Amino acid sequence: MKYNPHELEVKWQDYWEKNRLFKVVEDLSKEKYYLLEMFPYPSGKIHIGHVRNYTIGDVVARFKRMRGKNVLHPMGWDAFGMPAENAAIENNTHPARWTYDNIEAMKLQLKRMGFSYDWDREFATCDPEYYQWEQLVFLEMYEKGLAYKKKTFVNWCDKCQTVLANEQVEDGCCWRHPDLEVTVREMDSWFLKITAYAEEILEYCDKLPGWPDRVLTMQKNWIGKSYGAIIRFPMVGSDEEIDVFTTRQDTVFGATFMCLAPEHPLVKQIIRGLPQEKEVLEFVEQTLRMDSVTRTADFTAKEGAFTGRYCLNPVTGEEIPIFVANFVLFDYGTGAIMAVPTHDQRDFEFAKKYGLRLRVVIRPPGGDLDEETMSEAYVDEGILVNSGPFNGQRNLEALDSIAEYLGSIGKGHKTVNFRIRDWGISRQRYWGAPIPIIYCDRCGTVPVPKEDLPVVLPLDLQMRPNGASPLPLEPSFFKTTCPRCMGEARRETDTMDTFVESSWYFDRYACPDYSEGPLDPVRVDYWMPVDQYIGGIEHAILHLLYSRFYARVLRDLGHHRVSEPFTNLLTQGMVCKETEECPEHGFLYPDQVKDGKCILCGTGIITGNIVKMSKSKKNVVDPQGLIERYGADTVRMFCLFASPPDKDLEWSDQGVEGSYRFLNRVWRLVNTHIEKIRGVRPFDGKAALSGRSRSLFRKTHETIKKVTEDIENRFHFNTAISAVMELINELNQFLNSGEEIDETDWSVAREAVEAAVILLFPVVPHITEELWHMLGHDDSLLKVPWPSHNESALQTETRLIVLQVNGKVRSRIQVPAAYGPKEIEREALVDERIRRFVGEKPIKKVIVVQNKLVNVVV
RNA sequence: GCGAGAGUGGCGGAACUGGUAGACGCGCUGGAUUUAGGAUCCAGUGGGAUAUCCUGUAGGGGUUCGAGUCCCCUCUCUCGCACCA
Repeated sequence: MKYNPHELEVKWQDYWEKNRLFKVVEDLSKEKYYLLEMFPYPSGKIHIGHVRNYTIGDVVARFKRMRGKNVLHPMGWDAFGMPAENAAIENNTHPARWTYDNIEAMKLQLKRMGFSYDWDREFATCDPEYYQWEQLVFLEMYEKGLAYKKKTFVNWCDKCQTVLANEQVEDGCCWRHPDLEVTVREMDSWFLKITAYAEEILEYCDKLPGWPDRVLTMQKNWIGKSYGAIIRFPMVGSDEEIDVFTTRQDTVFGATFMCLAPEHPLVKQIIRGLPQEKEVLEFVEQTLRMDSVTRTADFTAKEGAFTGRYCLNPVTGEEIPIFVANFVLFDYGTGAIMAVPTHDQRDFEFAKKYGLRLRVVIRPPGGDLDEETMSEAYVDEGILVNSGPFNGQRNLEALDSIAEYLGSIGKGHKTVNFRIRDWGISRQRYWGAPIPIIYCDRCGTVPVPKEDLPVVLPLDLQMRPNGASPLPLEPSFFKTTCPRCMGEARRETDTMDTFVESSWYFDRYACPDYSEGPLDPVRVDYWMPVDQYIGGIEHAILHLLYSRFYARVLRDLGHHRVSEPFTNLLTQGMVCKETEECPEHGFLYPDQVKDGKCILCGTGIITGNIVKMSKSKKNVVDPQGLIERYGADTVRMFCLFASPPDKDLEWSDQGVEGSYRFLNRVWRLVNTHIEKIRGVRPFDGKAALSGRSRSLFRKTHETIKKVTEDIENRFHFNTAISAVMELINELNQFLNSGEEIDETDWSVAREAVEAAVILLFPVVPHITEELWHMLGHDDSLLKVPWPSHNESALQTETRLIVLQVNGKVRSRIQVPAAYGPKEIEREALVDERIRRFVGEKPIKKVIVVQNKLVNVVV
């Protein structure tokens, strides 16, 4: 019988679905295991990255199930977002229609891959039944001051026509549009107070041993905690004081000027009416107009403008000029710095450019510095000089006492500063969850009463061709009455960042039908936290940081009890492929290349680097086509076999072919011998074996051990698969050698076949179900417990000992397993080849490693 | 610039705590089968000389009886951060 993947895969998918084998309910008698893969945006088609991600997850889910765990393995849709709006405009349809159609299509594809999801828990984040709870939580956060509105400088992406959070800006560009730099706008925006949890989120980074270090490092850097001081500089000619943040209060005696960020609100205030006013304003405007890449680039010179005002250095009492400077970040610290040109390279360059004073306050140990001749700032450790009472101290040791001194004179205090900013969630978009707020001319900002939730996103709107949200132009949506005074009022027309939805969807999977509140405490308590989370590294900061924040918010609002949502995190590598480029037609899809030539013009193509598959480079393979050609099992197997999950996977058509051949080999092996195998029971390990069957028996149990360990401890599916390949190879030799096979041999063979089928099941569930059935079993492999190896099967009568002379392998001998070190050494020294290599040289030392090797040192 | 990770055949990758380097797969070579091709099966496959060795895990040095694995230096690549005061 020929291996027909298509037919048998669909058959088993129907079987699983009809028998509801992936359905899971809470069961206190079993240990729970919550396995989650990052849910997809419903773009309409699964891509190969999804296939890899979800295959890895499916193997673990099926494996854990067979290991007796109660496995929650859900799937749903991250369904709000821009692409739906764009597609709707392009195709003259509606984002909702487009989204739900896409969900249908992708769901079919996921089912065709044979993934073991409990589809009863499915939801889309654009369902009002989902986002109504998000709105409720927003109101609860508003009550606690964790959600607030402020007018501030925000990142604006022109293509998205919306504001972005800091986390969504990469290299100064929108994370969705790497070619378009974001611009700065001053706008009213809603923020979630992630800074209130910065300390806890940071601290817990060290309590997540199941996370990759690099993700934690990235999060730590993003949070950016630093220890320093706030120092107050009194203004000359007014009662105002300017606060600066510094980590280098040891250099305060050397602060000879001050710089403000161009956005700093004090700037406009202090220059009012001065001759410098116009020039400074021009400089500010010019700087703010610059895109952030240019503004913060290395090669951008440090520039500024003198405000005409002075303040007092609080420790020297000296008047120092106040500048506005392009390199000072409004976002960090207080948006103002004390400049110490002698000990900070940026300040040094600035001082040189504008001819400002320098004063050395740290000298190198055993050396000296001269303001006149120094050509760069001295940033290393040293001894304090020109620093009043602190002269002679080591600078780092004086950090605390200088901070205390500042406190004693009322001019500062020690502090901790974070780089992370609050999460801006306002989006000027249509296809998102409405922010449940009403603005009333009399009552101001009024939250929508909880009983009026949800604020439903109206679906009967016409998309606007320019891409802007229709909500602010839609009276039926924004016109409302104020809940307080019942007067005319206007709804908030911004929607929430879609990362809000993805910050708690995993909680909702535990109780998708709960209608009393966002989360059912009982069921969430059973399932959360997620035991294993699997997804792309690209969310190292964005989604994973927001989710850690949101978990704490939900905890403190009393919705659940966990702090960390994901106990273990696996970040899978990208799927890569070489690009193919025609000099005439640019990048080509794989099917536009034939025999190394462009099918459009026949020109020879240029093969490019192996890079992440992307539509823009056209180096993509379509999973649908692969499924049609080879079946889902082959695709699943190749995704796992080509490399370990955390590394990048290089796509290879020949590699796929190899996986397909292997499945065919397994298929043929069972089919060829099915009559004989069905006639015996699997070997029970009781009778004594010898020779070939003993060896096959051992191999079977070695394989069980290896595959179990590889999946359980390391997620190394590639080596697990190769171990089963070895078993299949040995089995093939065993059955096809031409030697006689007796009844016992057949039963050993049957045990080996069944082991291979079971061990392969999580990887290639369809073909193995079929083979299992052919072997005479009625039940699904899903109900078969994972095998454990037989320790006595692993034992050998003899051991291979490697013999070395001076560390080089010279011979190998078999010795009885019972031999101790003395006997092994004796055998080694009489070995003919060893004697030849030792020759007449005196033996200095013999090292015996039990069961492994002997090294003779001469 | 700072931080993290990596560098192993023609290719993807094995080698888990220092102990046979190259498992498994792809590709390639030879053979069998076949009208032919494909598929399948058997044998071989790091390099160099050759019937017994030499050499080999980016390069150099070190520790050790023994190093792909540990330590130091250099190079290359990938990723992250990058005027953070």
